[in-house]
Amino acid sequence: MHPAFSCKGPLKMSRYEASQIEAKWQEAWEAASTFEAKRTADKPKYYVLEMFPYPSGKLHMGHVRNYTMGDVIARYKLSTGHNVLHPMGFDAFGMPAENAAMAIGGHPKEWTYNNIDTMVEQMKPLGLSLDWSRMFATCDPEYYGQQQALFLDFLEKGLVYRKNAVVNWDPVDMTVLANEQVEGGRGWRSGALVERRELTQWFFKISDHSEELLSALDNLENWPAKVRLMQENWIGKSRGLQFGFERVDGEEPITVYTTRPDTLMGASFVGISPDHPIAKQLESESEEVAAFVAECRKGGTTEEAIETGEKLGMDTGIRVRHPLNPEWELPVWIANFILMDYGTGAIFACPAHDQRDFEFATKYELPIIPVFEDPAGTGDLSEAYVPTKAEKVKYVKGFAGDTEQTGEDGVNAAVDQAEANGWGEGVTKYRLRDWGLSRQRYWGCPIPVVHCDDCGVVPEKKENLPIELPDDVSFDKPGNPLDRHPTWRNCSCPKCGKPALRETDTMDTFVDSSWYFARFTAPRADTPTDMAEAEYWMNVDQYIGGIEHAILHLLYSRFFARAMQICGHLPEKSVEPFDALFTQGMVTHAIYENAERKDENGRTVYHYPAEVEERDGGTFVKETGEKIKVIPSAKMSKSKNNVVDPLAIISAYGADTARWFVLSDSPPERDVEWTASGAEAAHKHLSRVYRIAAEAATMDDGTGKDDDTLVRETHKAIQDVTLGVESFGFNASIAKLYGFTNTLAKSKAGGAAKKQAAKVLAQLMSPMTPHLSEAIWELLGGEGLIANAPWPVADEAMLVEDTVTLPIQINGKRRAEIEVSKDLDKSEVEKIALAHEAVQKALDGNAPKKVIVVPGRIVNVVA
RNA sequence: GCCCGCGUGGUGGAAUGGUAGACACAGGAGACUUAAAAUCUCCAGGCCUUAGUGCCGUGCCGGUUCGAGUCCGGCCGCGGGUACCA
Repeated sequence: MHPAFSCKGPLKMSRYEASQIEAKWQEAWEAASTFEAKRTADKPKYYVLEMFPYPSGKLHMGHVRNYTMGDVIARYKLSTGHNVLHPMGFDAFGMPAENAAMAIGGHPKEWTYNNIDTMVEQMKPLGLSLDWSRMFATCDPEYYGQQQALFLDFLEKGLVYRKNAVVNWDPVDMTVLANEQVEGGRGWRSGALVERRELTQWFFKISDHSEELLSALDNLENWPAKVRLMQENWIGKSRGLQFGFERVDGEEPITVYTTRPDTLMGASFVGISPDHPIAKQLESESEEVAAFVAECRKGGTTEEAIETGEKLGMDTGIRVRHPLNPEWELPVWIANFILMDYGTGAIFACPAHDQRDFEFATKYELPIIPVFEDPAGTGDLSEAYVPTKAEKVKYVKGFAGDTEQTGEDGVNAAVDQAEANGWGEGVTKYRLRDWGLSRQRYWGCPIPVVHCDDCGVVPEKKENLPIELPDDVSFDKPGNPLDRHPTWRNCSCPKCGKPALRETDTMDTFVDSSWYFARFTAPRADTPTDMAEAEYWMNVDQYIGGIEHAILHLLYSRFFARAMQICGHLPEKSVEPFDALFTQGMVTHAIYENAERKDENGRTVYHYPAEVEERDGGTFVKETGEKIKVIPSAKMSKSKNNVVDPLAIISAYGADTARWFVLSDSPPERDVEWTASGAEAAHKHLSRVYRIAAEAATMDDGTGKDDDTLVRETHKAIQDVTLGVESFGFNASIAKLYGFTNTLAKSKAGGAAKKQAAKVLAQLMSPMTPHLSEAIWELLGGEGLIANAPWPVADEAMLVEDTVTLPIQINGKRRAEIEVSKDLDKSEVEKIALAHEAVQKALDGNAPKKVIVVPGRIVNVVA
C-alpha cells in the first residue's frame, strides 16, 4: 500500500528518494490526465500563463523560477475548485537561430526544433501542471499561417500600412542590422561604421489606439503600478502648441510643436531634424549640407544612441520670423538630436530652460534668453533652469497670463493667446509611434503579400495560406536568403495572375508573441481562434513574466487584442487580455569574461559558471588557467554564457528541491543573484519533512498533551500560507512552512493530531513540492491525489489569540512591554502602561504630554 | 540622455507608518557516535576594559510625524527598458 514505507519499521526509516517519488507521481498525473484542460460549466475557469520561452536550447534558472511560480498558482487554483488552463509553448522565431546557422552551420529550423525537444525534456522532470496537449511553437506553419490570416484581416480593416522608416545599415556587409548587432556604432561582424538608411516597411497603426491604450490602463487594477506608469510614459500624451514660423524668404512656413509655448519669448533658434523635408531638399542642393546630414546619419537608430551622442548642428542660412514679433529673426539649424518621428520634426529651442537646447546653444554660441526667474537668483549660466510644470515661476519675459503662475497655467495661457490671435493651435500628441513589423530576415513569419508590376501590393489569398518558408536556403552570405532564393520569390499575382514577386520581409517576432495567449484557448483551430473557446477561457486570469517586457510585449499584446476584436477573433471583453499581471524579478549571475584573449573575430569570450574556478583570490578558467574578469550580477543571458543549468540540481536533489529553492528566500518580484549554496539545505529540509511525516504515520491514533496547540498552529499555518500564495508572497509562505514544520517536529501532540497536521503540511506544500506532497499524502492514507484534494480552510475561531504583547515606547524608543488581553479597552491599556516602572521612571513624577495607544500594536508615551 | 525600479547583519531576506533583523544559508559551541556522515540542542547586527536592558544602526543628506526601512525632497550606487535581443 505504501511502497516507500513497506517492510520497514520506525527505527529503520525509509529515506526520501526524490528520483523514485518524482517519476512515480508524474506518471500518476499523466495517467489521470490531471492537468488537461476541458471546457466545463460546473467549475469556474482559471487561465494562468507564464510568458513562453525562446528555445535557446537550455533551460535556465530564470525559466525554472518563472514556471514554478505559475505552477504554484495553477495547482493552488486547482485545489480551490477551478477548471485550470495552464499551457506552454515556444516563441520560436528570431535571430539566434540564424546566428547559429551562420556560426556553426545547419538550418535554423533544425536548430530550433532540436532545442524545443531538449527544453521540453528539461521541463518535464520539473513536474509542472501543464496541459502539454496544447503545446505549439510559433514557427509551426499551423501557427504562423493563422498569423498570416490575421495580418490579412488587419490589412482589410486598415490596421496595417506601408511607409518609409530608418534601419541600421552595414555598408560593408550590405545588410540591415538589429540594434543588438550594433556595438559602439559599428556592425558586429564587419566592424564598419553603421549608417541610418530608409526602407519601405510595414507598420501596425498602433498610434490610432494611443488614447485608448492609455485610458484603459486605469482599469488594470491587478497590474503592477510601475508597469502602468511605464506604459503611460511610453505612450507619452502631451498637450502643446502647434504653429508656423514664417520664413523670411517667403517659402512655406516651418511648423513646430512645443509642450512649452510659455517659453516662446526665450526662443533662440529653430531646429529641424536631418530627416526633415527642408533638410532633405537642402541636401540635394548643397554639398556642405549633404556632408553634414551624412555625418548625422552615422551611428545606430536607437533612442539611446541619438540622445547620448554628441550634439551636432549646422546653420541652414534660412531665417524665420518670431510669431510675436515680426522684426525678430531666428536662424534655422539642422540638429541631429531632433527626431522626425515625434511632433513635426521641427522645434523652437529655449536654451535658458531646456538642458539639451542649452548645451547646443553653448556649443554653437547661440543666445540664451531667460523667460522666468531662477529663484536661486545667481545668474549662473552653467546650466539650464528647468522647473517642473507644476511649479510656480515668475515670468520675466512672458507673453500670456500672469507674471507669476505655474508652468502649466503659463502653457494654457500661451495656447489660448495663440488661438485667440490665430497664429497657432493647441494640439494633443502622443510619443507612441506606429509599430514597424518588417524584418529583413529569413527566420520569421513571411508577410503574406505579393508585389505585382500591374496591381502593386496585393494581399495573398487566404486559401493559399500558410505561405511557408522554403527549407532550401543558405546562410553563407550576409543578408536575407529569401531575397536570393531562386524560386520562392517568384509567384503569380493573386489578383491578375501575371508573374509577380513575393514579399521577402518577415514579421517582427513580437507579432508572434502578441496573440499566442489567445491561440492557446484553441491551438488546433483552423481559424486564428475559436470564438466559443475564446469566450470560455479568455481572459488570462494571471499572467506572469519578466519586468523586461513591461512595455513592448505587453503594449503590443494589448493592441493586438483590440485589433483581433475588431476583426472578430476575440470577444469584446478581451480587449484587455490580461486581468492580472505579475512581473517576477530576474535570476542574475556574475558574468565571467576572459581577460586574456578574444575570439578570432576580436570579440569578447565569455565562460559558463561551471567552466571557472576561484582560487588564490582570483577567478580562472579551469582548463586553461586563463584569468577571468568577473562582472557582477547581470541578467542571465545566453550570449553572455552566465547561465546555471538547473538540471544539475534536479539530478542531484530532485525537482521538488529545485522548486522549493527558487521560491524560498527571495521575494518573487525581486531579482535574485544565483548562488549554488542553499540547494543542499533545501533538500535537507524536504528530507526532514518526509521523515517527520513518516514518523507521524507510524504513530497510534491517540491523544497527547499538545493536541490543542498543534491544532491551533495548524490553522494559523493554513491562514498564513494561503495568504502568501494568494499575494505572490511565496517566500513568506515558505518561511511559515519552516516554522510550522519546526512546531510539528517538536510537538508532544498525539498521533491523530500529528497525522492531521502532517497531512495539512503536505497540502500546504503541494503547490511548491507536488511530488513530495503526493508521497506524504499516500503515506498518511489521504484519499486520491493530493493535486485534486480540496485546499484546507482555516477555522477563524482557531486564529483568535487571547492575549497580546504590546511594546511601550517612550518618546519613540522601545523601553518595555506589557501583556494584555486582546480586547482590553484603550484607556485600560493606557493605565497599565503608565503604571509600568520604566514609564514612571521616565516621567519622573510629571504628567505625560501625550499617550498614543494603537490597539493590538503599540503604546507610545511622550514624556 | 530619458522613463521605471531597487539599496536592511558575513549572505538571501522579514517587517498594513507601530518591538528592525522573522524564516533560512554560511559560521561557532555542544549532544549522540570508536570515528565520520546524518540528526538533535544552543549561540549569533555593531560598539564598550561602565555589559547596562546602555549607546549606535535599514546607501548618503535633509524633512513630515507621538513614531519612518516604510511617506516627501535632494544626492550616490546598482538593475530593467529605450521601439530590429527575446
